[in-house]
Amino acid sequence: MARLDRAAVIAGAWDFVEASGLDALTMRKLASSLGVHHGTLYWHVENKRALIDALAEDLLAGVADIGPKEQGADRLISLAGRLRSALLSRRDGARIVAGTFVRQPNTLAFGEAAIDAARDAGVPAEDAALAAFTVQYFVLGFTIEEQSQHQLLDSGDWPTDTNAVDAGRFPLISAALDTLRRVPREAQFDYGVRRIVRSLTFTE
Amino acid sequence: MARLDRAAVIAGAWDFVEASGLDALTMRKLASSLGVHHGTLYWHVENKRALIDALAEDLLAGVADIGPKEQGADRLISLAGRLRSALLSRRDGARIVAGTFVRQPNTLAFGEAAIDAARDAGVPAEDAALAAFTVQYFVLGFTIEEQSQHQLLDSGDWPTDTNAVDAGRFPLISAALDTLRRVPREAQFDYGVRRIVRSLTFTE
DNA sequence: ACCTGAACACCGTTCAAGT
DNA sequence: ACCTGAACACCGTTCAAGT
Repeated sequence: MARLDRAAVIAGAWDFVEASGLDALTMRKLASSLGVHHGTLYWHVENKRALIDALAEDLLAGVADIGPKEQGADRLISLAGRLRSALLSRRDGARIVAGTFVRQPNTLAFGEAAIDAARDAGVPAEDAALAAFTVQYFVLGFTIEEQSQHQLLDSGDWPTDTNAVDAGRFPLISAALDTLRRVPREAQFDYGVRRIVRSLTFTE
Repeated sequence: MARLDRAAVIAGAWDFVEASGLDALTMRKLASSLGVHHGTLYWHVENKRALIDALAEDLLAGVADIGPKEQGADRLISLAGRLRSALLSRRDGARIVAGTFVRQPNTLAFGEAAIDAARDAGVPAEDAALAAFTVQYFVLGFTIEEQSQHQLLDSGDWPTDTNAVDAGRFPLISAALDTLRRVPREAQFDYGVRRIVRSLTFTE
């Protein structure tokens, strides 16, 4: 067995998360899946928090690297789509990224690119960060919900009655959930992002 | 010592979170703070997840109960402000609410009120849920960040260098962080919510 | 430089038995 | 109905000692 290094630990962590989910990820179980004593992991990674932060950074690699061909509002829309794709590319990706409160390069690069795109789309400089923030939280919120519903459906843990909101007391939510089930996620997301970006960049 | 009931467990959990934070909350430590064996808690509450869900529900009590005097976009803005106030009223309130993936009455009532307000503000019925969703995630994201910065500042764990984003590589983020430090949180939030709501409810 | 063994100080949850 | 004792099956992290 090849000697372990930090990259191998991260790769192993992804395999583990893909197979068993973020909640099951444990330093001890990860170590054993890598064929190594669990104490060993601490040679390569500071602690569990740092490992998950590293997963988030890994997931966001390249997301901000967008060509100069897209301009204005389209660039912000594009960034939002790239972020969602990256989050969806791994199980629990959205939760992994949302949980990290860090200032790591790829995370910062995304923020920087989003603010830049907002400015390019005509948002006044002092509001650009707010616009970028709004888009980012929409993507994270949307995708967290999306991924957790995937899991619930996969696990069969959501038979209908958990989902069945009392339509008498909450008619609007019931209707919204119905729409959510009918319309493809992709279309919902596109529509939502477009509407948010357009409205944020609307100059009066 | 009075006999324990579910309400006392929840009250004790709030006291504990207020004193030590959500991350320190443990069934065992909570039990001992209540002067009771930790097995006892499971008589009053199903498990730890259910306890935290109950905290979230508790926090959201009454947030949706808004008088009929506010109409249209103002009602949605009001709801957003009420949500933020509720989240801020308890330590780690935003994280507690964001972590719950549940369909409990107060949570649903807030969603219902927000969708209703969006419709009242002129958002077409089929987009109202999206608008409500966007506002809700803005408030949660904003307040999570706000509260975690409180803690970092309180703990003195953020001396300047962790916060000091490389201004050369990320000039826009650096500038945004600077603004964030200068402008009062309240004003930022109000401004942000107003802008989002106004743009979402803007009819072309 | 990298890994093991062993320990420390914890967890959440269950459940017979008590009152 | 409510609580204790005791157990089960885990955790993350550290660190001397090995190679």
